[in-house]
Amino acid sequence: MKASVRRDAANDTSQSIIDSALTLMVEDGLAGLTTKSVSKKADVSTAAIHYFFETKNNLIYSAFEFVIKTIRKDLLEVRKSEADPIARVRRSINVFFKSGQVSSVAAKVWPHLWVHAGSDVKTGRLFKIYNARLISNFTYDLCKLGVPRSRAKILAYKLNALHRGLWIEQQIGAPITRAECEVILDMFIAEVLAEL
Amino acid sequence: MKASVRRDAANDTSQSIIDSALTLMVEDGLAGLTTKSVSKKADVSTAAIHYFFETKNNLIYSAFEFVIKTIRKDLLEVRKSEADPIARVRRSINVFFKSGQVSSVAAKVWPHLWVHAGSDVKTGRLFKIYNARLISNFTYDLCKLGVPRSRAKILAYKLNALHRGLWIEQQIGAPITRAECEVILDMFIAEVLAEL
DNA sequence: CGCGACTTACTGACTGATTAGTAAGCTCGC
DNA sequence: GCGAGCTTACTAATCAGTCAGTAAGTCGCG
Repeated sequence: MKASVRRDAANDTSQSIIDSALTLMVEDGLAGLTTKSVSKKADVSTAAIHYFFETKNNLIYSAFEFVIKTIRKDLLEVRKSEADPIARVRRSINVFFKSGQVSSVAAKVWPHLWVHAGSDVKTGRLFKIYNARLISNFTYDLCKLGVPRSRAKILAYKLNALHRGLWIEQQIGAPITRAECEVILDMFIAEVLAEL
Repeated sequence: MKASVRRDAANDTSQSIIDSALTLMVEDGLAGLTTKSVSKKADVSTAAIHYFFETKNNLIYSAFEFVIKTIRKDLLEVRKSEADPIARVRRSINVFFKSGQVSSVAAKVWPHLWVHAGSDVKTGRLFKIYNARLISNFTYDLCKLGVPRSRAKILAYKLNALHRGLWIEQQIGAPITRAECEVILDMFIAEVLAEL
């Protein structure tokens, strides 16, 4: 039970605390996230949480930061390895829907982030910055296709809304299939191309 | 402080408890929702909450139920007073974006509902039923326009995703204007009509 | 190399505040 | 005078956060 053996790196421990917090968040919601439950899942003492994160709120923020950094990294990789605008958009969207990678938990954390961003200023800022970059990237890709700048921005908003809405539909709404999501996202691309 | 004056109906009190719970939910999140804070805001004792709702979880569920019932009522009214499919869809979507009516708070509660639906089975069921009806209504309207049934369902999913995604964008993401939302929703309708 | 000084990474035991929930009783309108 | 609609007063549990202590590792210096 106890982690009587010292871990080789503090990074391991603090990361396992973050992982545990995210898992519990998905399972029971933020209300069920206590220092006790997190420490139990991470197999450390509650004091360890305060040692690394000082406060519980800090831990929650760090956990969200980790999720956003992870997805930003994946997104950046797509942009680096792919130059074609359409493929970029398509593969970027796939990042949000893929599961099992890094941590399937991270993907389910989104609505918690939205909720927390609504009441916590710091998390709100984090999300807004992330979101602005996402829109900026999409806008850039659409411009490359030949769409005028102002129109591209609107379409980027639309794309953002679409993938987020589909995520909700898939996770907690209708039993919509991955294939149906794909059809809808393809419709978007076809519509953009038809505009040109 | 104390509600020394007896209220004329228990309904008033229980409704004010629900209103307070929803307000606090939006302000501080579910984590900041305690029997104490709710009772303070509703200007009753904490015991009153247990008198009407038995448990805190029951109160939360009842609050969500109220929100969904309220929006269902608004939606139903639109459907009753409007026969034209396009106008119906347009006005239904407007219900989600209008604020200040009934309680602007209710509109901001959505992400909390999504989160709670993910971990609480009962709330999950509530949301799924509501969502299924919404999709069903949209599908019906689209069929009336002449869209084939299977295609109409896909389009209904898309519409649902769009309005929800736009809601998130508007509330916690980019500073997207109401007018821009309208443009995007109009695009949807134009696309549907172009299909015919 | 080697040993004392210091740092990092924790633990277990604790605390004061807060929590959801209860039990018993008061009070108003009928 | 009785029942619906509360309140005051309480409890047991749980909460975030603190603190002293310690094993293990690192570093400077002779």
